[in-house]
Amino acid sequence: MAQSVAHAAEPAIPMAAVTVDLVVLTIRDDELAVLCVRRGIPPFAGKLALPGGFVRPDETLVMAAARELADETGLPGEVHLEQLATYGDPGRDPRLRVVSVAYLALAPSLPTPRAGSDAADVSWLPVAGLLAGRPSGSGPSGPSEELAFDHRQILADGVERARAKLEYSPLATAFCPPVFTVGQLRRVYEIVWGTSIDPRNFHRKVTGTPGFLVPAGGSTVGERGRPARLYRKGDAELLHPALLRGANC
Amino acid sequence: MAQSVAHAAEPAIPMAAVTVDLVVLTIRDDELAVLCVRRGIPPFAGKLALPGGFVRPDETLVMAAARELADETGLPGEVHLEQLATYGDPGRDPRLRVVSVAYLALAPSLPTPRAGSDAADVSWLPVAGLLAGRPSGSGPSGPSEELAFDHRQILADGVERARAKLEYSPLATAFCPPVFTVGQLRRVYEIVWGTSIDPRNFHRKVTGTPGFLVPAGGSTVGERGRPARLYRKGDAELLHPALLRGANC
DNA sequence: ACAAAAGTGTTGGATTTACACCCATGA
DNA sequence: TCATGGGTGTAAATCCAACACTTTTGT
Repeated sequence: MAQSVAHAAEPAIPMAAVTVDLVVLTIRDDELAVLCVRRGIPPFAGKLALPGGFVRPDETLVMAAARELADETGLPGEVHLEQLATYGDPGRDPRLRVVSVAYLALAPSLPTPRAGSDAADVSWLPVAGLLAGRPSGSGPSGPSEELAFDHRQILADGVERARAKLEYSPLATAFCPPVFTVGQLRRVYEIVWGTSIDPRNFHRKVTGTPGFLVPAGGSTVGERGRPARLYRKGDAELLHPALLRGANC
Repeated sequence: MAQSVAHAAEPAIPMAAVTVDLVVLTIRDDELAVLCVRRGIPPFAGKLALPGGFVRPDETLVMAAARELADETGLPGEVHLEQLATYGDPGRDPRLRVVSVAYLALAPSLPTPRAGSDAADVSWLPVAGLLAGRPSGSGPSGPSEELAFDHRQILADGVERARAKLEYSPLATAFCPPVFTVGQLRRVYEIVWGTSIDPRNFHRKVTGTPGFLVPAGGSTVGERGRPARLYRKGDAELLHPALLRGANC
C-alpha cells in the first residue's frame, strides 16, 4: 500500500468519509430488538436508520463507536461492543464516498431510551419486522419500515453474528442484567435462536460448562414457582463444550 | 450518522484514506506462510508489510482486495477471499489518517510468486517467525523480521480467523488444489492447527460429513503407499458435525 | 390443593476415541 | 519382503436428548 504521497507526479490519494454504525441489540417483550433512529435530514430524511456518526480525527474506531453509543442511548459502560464488518460500496451514500465500520453491541433489557444530543428520536424496534422481506404495507410480522442506506444488510449481519456467537461464547450473558437466573439465560437463547430448549438439559449444560456462570448467592423472590439461584457471568471467553443450535429442540 | 453536509455552519466532515490490506495464507514446505512485500518507500522503507493499496473511488472494497491480490501475486481466481477486520487507529500511518480494511485470502500451494506491477518484491514467509515475540536477532523460530505498521496484529487476527474457521467450515479445502486426497486435507489441518490428528478417524469424519467432499474419481499414482482416492470440495458452507480442535490428538 | 418454575436422576442411543487390522503400491 | 500411507472394523468411553421425578414457591 501507499505507493506515494510526496511525489508530485502521482495521482492524488482518494479520500473517503469514515463513519461507525451501531447494531445495538437487546431483548424487549420477549423479542429481539434493535436501536434505531429516525433521520431528520436528507438523504433518507424521515426514514429509520441505525445510529452512527463520523469518526473524529483523533479517536480510534472503537472509541467512536463507544462515544456514539453513549451519546445516542445513555447506556452505561456495561455493554458488549465488538467490531462487526465494514461496508464501503460506492454509492451507498448518495452524497459522497462513505466507508462505514459497523459495531455490534449487546445490551440488557432497559427502559425506553432517552433521546440523544443530536438524534431526532431513538427507539427499540423488533428486528423481525425490519428483516422481513419488504412488505411495505403489513406483512406477516406486522407493519414494518425499511431501513436507510444498506442498514438492513448490516442489521442482518449483526443478528447472524449474535446468533452464531451464542453457540460458542458466553455472549448471551450480555443480554442479561449483572445477576440473573438460568431461566433468564435460557429465554435469551430461545428468543435469539427462535427455538425452544429443554429447561432441564439446558440447566445442566450451562452450570456444567466451566467458567460460564459463577453463583452469585441468593435466589429470586416473589416469582412464580420455585425460587431460582442467581448467577453472574464467569470469566470464560469460549465455551467448552459449545451449545449446539439446531439440536435439543 | 450524517448529521449534515450541506449546512454551511457545521464543521467539515473529517476524511481519511481507505486502503485494503491482504493476509494471503498458503502452505509451503509443511508450514503456514503469508505473502509479504518489501516496502520501497517511506514510511517503513525496506521493511516487510502485507500487500495492499488504496481503494479507488469507483470500486467496492472486495473489488479492491481482489484487484490487489491479482496485481501482487498473479493468482488465478480460485482463491477464497473474505473480509477480516478494519484497522483505523489514528497514527497507525504517520503520514495521514488511513483506515485499512483487511481481507483474508487462502490459496493452495503455489510456485514462487512473480513480482507485481508496483511492488519491489513479493515473497512467502512462514507466519511462525513473523508472529514470534520480537527476537530482533535469532529466536527459537529462526531469524525473523518485524512487519510495518500494525500488520503484525492484522496477520495474527487473520491466522486466528483461519484456525477457527477450519473447525466449522470447509475452508481447509481452499489450501488444497482443485483435486486432492484426504491425506492432503489432513496435513492442512495439522499444519494450521499445529496438532497431530489420527489419520483413520479423520478420514471417517471428513468423508462422513455431508457436503464436505465429493469423490472426483481416480486415485493418486506414483506416491508412496497405497493410492488415495481423489476428492473435490463439496457445496456445504458449514460442517455438521464440526471438527473439534483440541480433541482427537 | 394446584399450578408453575427450578433442579436432579436415569436411561437408551449416538458420537468419539483409540487402536487392531487389512489393502495397495514403491523400493 | 518390507516400508509407507490409505482405508475399514470394533469396542470402550463419553456425550446427549428425552423424560420421570422431586423441590419450593405463589395463589
